[in-house]
Amino acid sequence: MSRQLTAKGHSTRARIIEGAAAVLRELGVAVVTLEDIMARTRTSKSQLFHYFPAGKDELLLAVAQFEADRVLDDQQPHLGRLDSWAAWQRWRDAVIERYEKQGDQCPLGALFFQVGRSTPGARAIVVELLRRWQESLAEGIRALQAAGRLPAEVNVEQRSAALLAAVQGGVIILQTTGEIHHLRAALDQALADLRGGAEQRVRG
Amino acid sequence: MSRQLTAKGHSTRARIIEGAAAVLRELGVAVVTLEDIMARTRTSKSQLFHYFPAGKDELLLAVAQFEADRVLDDQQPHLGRLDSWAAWQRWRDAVIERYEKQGDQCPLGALFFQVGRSTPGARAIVVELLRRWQESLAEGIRALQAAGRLPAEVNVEQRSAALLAAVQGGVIILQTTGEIHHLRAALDQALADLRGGAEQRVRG
DNA sequence: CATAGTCTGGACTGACCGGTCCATTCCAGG
DNA sequence: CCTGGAATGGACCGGTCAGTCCAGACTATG
Repeated sequence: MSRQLTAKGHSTRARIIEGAAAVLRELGVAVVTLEDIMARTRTSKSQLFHYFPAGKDELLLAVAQFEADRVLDDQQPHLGRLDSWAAWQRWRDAVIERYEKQGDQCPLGALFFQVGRSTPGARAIVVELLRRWQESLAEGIRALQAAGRLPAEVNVEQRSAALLAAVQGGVIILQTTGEIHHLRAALDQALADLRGGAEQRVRG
Repeated sequence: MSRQLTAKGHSTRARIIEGAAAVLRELGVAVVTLEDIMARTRTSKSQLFHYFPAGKDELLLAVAQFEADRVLDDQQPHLGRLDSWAAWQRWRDAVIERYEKQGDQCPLGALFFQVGRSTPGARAIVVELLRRWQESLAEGIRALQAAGRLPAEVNVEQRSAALLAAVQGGVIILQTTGEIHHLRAALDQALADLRGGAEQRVRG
């Protein structure tokens, strides 16, 4: 990281990250070169190394963080307010829509596979993202419990972990096959089971 | 593909694929070079191009097919005989064990990201793998129905799709975080829900 | 307006790596 | 045992690309 950045510097740095993210989504991390990023962001090589002294890896890591932040942001405000079945449904719709739009581009997953194994930082970004994601889901389940819509015996930890896995699995299948069907099935089934289990308990 | 392969030729070709698969699992597809594969398999560059005339991509594709075949094989015989709850549990154990052993190496996923977007063949391999995988799960659910352990109204298609997504999600989380917890939670929850829904129906 | 530090341009380099080529050895069939 | 095709070894090539370097422009601050 550079020591001193002027306002102009900050905006250039941000422009590089956003442009790099865009070109990464289009071309894929395996193919992308610094030249591609330079062309897209209208910067020179010396600028790239000025703002990311450690080179390509540091830049890719910054892009990974940028993309990771977007993942949860794109699910708001629904993800942060899962206190009714209707809210869960809205969240489900938001997830479907977001990934339907994104299609088979996997900015974060691809980034992870590229930088991942080598750089510990990349793994940390993804781990933190998943942790916060699951925590939001767990919070939502607890909110349902608090509202009396789910029995207290529901295993929040296992439910939220399974829910997160369902989403991840649906997404990865979308990205490999191009079909959103599995994501939809996984989400609908998981929510139906969550609700079904509740009704079963409530009635019994 | 070469025209004529002697017995020796076949064994060398197989040796290359297996060695390449091993070194790919260790180093990751983004880093691996032909030199690495040559060193591991004790072959020369001319051999690589003799057996895979189209070069690195063709070799990686062959490795992808090799790995894809292993995925389902490793779940047998359980995956092919899901006709009782005990059988499903044995399958679940086999999956957990297989991926626990594999850890955070993702031979197939990584391969897909490398060759995937560019080569249509790679996507076809993964699509076919997922299709057969889900079909086996659907078959298992139908077997439970036939045995009277699940009501006929169970949506086989959605259940099997969600089940596949659960496994995939658990695996991808294992590979990014190194923790097998989510895979376990996803499988256990999915099976519990499948069974729970059944009991609910049977009792009601 | 002086100047020091930031910002930008772009030529250059050096290493790496996929792929080619030719020479040599091996081996199966006649 | 001859011979043609398969199998192998390894030198060499050419392109690519991350990273370096220096020169010059811009700008904030005193």
